[in-house]
Amino acid sequence: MVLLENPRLQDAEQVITESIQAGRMTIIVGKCVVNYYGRAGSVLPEGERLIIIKEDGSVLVHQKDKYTPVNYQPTGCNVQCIIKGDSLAIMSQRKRPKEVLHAFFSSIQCIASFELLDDENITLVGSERDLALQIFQQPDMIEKGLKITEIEKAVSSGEIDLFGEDCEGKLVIIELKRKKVGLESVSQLKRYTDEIRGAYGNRAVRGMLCAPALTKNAMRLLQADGLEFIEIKPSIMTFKNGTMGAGKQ
Amino acid sequence: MVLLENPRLQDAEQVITESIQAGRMTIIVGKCVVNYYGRAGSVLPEGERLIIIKEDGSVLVHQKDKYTPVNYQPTGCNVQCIIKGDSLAIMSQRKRPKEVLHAFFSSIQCIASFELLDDENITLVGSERDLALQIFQQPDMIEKGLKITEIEKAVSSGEIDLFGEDCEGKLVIIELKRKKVGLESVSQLKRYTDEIRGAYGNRAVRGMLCAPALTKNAMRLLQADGLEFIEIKPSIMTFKNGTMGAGKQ
DNA sequence: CAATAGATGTCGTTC
DNA sequence: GAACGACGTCTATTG
Repeated sequence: MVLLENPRLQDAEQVITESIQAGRMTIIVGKCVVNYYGRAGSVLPEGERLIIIKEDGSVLVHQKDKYTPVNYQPTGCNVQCIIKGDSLAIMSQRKRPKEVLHAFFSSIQCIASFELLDDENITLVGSERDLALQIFQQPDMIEKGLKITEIEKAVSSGEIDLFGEDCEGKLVIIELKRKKVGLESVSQLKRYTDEIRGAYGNRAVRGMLCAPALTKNAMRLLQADGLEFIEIKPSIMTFKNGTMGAGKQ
Repeated sequence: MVLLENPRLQDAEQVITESIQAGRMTIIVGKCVVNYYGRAGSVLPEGERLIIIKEDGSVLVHQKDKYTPVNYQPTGCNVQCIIKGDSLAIMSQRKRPKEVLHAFFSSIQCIASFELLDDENITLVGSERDLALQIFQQPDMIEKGLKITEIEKAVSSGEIDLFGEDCEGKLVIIELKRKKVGLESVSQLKRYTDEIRGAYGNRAVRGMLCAPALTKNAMRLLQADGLEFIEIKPSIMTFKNGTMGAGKQ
């Protein structure tokens, strides 16, 4: 751990450069201008921000509020720190797509350089994938007699979440969502049913949108398209009395 | 600026609590377990991470790599810091939706508390909005004789990016994208053209997907649906010799 | 508050 | 690397 408070820019340059080269995480708090050019372009006039440089080359520029960084570079960038004139420049670039982010610090409140030992991965419960597996195990929760034969069935118009047939032998296409859905999901399901109807011309095809809820316009569109809405409870409900509480409480 | 290196948890508790209450940004680097429950649920076993607490209640838990925080709370949460047993707990909650994030620190490498003076907003160029305005000004860049009458025209199946008519009096619906598009955008355009055809039964309707490129399957679907692809250069190209370079270089 | 769609989306997965 | 879709997406905008 290296901590510097109100460092001179020359000292900052050395510490930051060492930190980057050592693959440590680097934090800079200070007054800066940030320019970006690549898929889009941006200018952020001078103000105080927090910048985080990670070992994988990702760079985050955070303002005082918001979840989202105001400027950033994603994983895989090359980051450098040099003195340019009377400011300290953090320059990050990537090749594909060609993108550059430049931050110019006129003053620095604080620098921290440290290593994060962490071999653990997050376990997340309640994703759409969990829901799909649950339905695959117990298709009766959707409809009695339903058989699921494929998960993530790849077709040319996309990937069908769940594919199978009902008790009458009609093909069933399920588009699954873990939260309230809008028009987009109806379109998605429509794409799949259209294609499958074309491919299995002789078979009846049912399209089911399985979600906790859907918007009014989405319901109208769904019905106009001859599709079905199946209300499902998000699987996280069953998690409530489950794994949560692991770790110290 | 308050900086603590390897603080005792009791000292950390006091500094963090003061920092949160004063509306300052708070950074904690240390070994922690993180649990989350809300729209989904997650458990992150013990490891070293960086946690950022912002004045608006947003909380970011960052691991050593990746652009994205491994755990978080968005804007508008209530954050508290207390000692629980032999660990220091950061607890963040929100009401709608009901969500909680708990981080339990067993040791802390460093704490920083500071204020970020920043009245500036980012100016971003090259968004879809910019492109839409450009086309609205010069519809000929899409097709000679094209007239755009509405931007973001709200219909029941969504919002049409650009709406107008061509030199032959056919209605034109444009779906605009700033980057290469896939199936989803074709579906989006199809939704709009279907609705407009229904609403203006006596008028010919053309659907145009304007984008730099589209995937092979998207092209097939587009053609099957009787829609058109118009290749456009992303407007950021024109920015290259423009505003970039503001600020110090 | 609901609805809708964009984002420098990022990320994982599969081909 | 391209394609496809999920994401605890978040965020802005509009009704």
